[in-house]
Amino acid sequence: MPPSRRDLLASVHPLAKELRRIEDQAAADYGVTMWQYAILSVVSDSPGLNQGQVARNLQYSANRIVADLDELQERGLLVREPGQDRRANQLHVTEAGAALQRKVQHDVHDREDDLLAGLSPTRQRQLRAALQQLAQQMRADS
Amino acid sequence: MPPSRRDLLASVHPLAKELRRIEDQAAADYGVTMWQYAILSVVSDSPGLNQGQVARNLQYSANRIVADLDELQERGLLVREPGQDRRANQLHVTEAGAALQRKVQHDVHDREDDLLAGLSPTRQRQLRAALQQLAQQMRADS
DNA sequence: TATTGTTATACTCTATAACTATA
DNA sequence: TATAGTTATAGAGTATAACAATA
Repeated sequence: MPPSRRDLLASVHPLAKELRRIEDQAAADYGVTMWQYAILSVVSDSPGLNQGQVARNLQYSANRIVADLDELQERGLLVREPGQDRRANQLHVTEAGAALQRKVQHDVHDREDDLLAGLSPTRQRQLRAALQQLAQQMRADS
Repeated sequence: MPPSRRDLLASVHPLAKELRRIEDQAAADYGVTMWQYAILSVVSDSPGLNQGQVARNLQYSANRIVADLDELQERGLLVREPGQDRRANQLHVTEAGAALQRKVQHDVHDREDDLLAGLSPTRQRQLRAALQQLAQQMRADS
């Protein structure tokens, strides 16, 4: 009898939950939510995206992003700018927004390093590479 | 400048979401919820556990498991049996419950194989091993 | 007619606390 | 006093659909 194979979700679920806890806490330490931090990260990487594009990139929803953007804009961390297509808002982070994003990300990466410390550097690279390939593949499928 | 490192959650979140969708659908095809299927899996592997132990094992919550167990028991898939400690219920799956669990799991594994098909067998093994090690480590930490 | 952003609504999930019965 | 199970409730998170403005 083969050793009973366990569902992948049985190991991915705890990891996702812990990573989410890490991001929740790191973001909260700087006064934003995890999703607001995620929005700042995507818009920092790709300035000029519109709201729908950011929502899809994050697998977030187009209606919930509205209130997050309202708050980020109100706090001067991000701006909505009109483009040629006057329906769509081009999003850009401010200097303050970029600085906050970098601080949160630094904390997140430190805590991720602690979490993965039990794996050899090689194993860590393999894990990150496999996860990124799968994520990219799923983005292409959808 | 190093290539901007992305948060682990950015690749784990889509994977967790897709795996959850797979389990939701596979379980629904057999008339149970994802959590009910997960409960059947744990109790099949470790008969005699009590409710709190199963909840902790799944990172589920001790109150929500009650209604799930009610329904599983009502449908003859699982039984609560009194033990020496008359507060605690010893859980056991019935033959029907074990059969249903195996069918759902078979479907889940087939769909997981499709999802991972883009990785070489070696990469798949590395990924599974790393994820299991991390999950085990997080269980030990908590 | 389709798309972007927005708003409203309902539904699910989750966390918390209290209660009982046993220990 | 502490623990297992149960129940109730409130809050957060989520999905869905409708609407106005623009293309």
